[in-house]
Amino acid sequence: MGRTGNEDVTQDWNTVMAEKKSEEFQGFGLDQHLCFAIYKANHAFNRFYKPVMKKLGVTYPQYITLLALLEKDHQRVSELGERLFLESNTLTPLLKRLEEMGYIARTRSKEDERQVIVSLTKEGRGLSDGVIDVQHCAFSNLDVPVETIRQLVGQLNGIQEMLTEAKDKVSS
Amino acid sequence: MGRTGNEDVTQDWNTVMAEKKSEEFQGFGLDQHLCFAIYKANHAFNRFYKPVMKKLGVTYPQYITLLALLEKDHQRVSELGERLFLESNTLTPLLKRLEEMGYIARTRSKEDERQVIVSLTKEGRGLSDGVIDVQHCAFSNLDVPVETIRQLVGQLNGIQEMLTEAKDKVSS
DNA sequence: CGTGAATTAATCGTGTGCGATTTAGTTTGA
DNA sequence: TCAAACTAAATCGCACACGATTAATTCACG
Repeated sequence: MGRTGNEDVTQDWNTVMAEKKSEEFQGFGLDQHLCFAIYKANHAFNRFYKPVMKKLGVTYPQYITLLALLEKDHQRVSELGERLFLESNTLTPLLKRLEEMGYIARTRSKEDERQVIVSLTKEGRGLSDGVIDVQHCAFSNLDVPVETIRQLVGQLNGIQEMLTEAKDKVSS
Repeated sequence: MGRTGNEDVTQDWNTVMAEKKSEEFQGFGLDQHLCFAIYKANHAFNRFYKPVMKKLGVTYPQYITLLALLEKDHQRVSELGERLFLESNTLTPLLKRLEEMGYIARTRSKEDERQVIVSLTKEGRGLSDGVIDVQHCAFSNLDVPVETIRQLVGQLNGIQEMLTEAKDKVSS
């Protein structure tokens, strides 16, 4: 990731902030916050996907979870959680719902009875076609070149990593 | 936003998808989904801001709400909701909590008793310094040029708008 | 061996987020 | 004028999200 230009950049920011502070919040709008842009985009995806996924009978987080399982089956709860940035307090009830719907199976590991292995059922694996349709539907409405999407994904992942690192650093 | 190259782009996508479908989900990972990148970045901001905002005693959505009020005071609930993409079912309890904390006041409009006007208290207005500190803290950990952030915000807003439009179109 | 530390899920409480409905207040029109 | 249509906010039920705790199992070290 490198430290290229960090000092200059925060210098700029400090200058900007000093100005803002003196002009009583003028022009310091919500719309200039990266966090708000991400918050909005996330909402928009959520709301856009919702009707599409009602056909599959799953929610957005359940959909993401199934994607993770289609990518790699037979994961432990904690393994899934690492991938999805969620913990057992969120995943356990979510997985129980997916189990009730018949998309996944939850079984205790034989080697270590503490671990719960999450696996797709035949019906769960059958979702991959529907998932691809969902993706197609989203993308065909986006009117953005594939390359731009790829680039955007890269930048967002970079920011996510920096924030995660920074949090770990700060909390020490 | 223009229609530039939409046909070519979806053509590309269809080609890609046809390939994917035949290669049993190989390489079609979570990490290539824009929605997942946004989901992760949003989580990261959430988690990053949480400890910082505990000092202010507010949650992330409450913080966003206060930002909207610092930008424009004395908004109706529905007005705030439009700005934040939330409705009264979410905002009402959130605002009641902010009211209990003493940051805002909720008063029925004299002209139209149906409307509730949300205003910052003196203590609420006093948060703007803390808010700026939060921003500074986030940014100084990001190591990304201001210009890149601005560009990213623009792209995300564009995508959000397209998704919102598309949803409205589809649901008709 | 055996007991305390560590690990893994599950559970609990609070706070969003949202579809659907309800309540209260306003406008409209026969 | 006054009931029906409309509007704004509140309420309800369910599903995340997460900090904190708990229960069950395994590991590590004396």
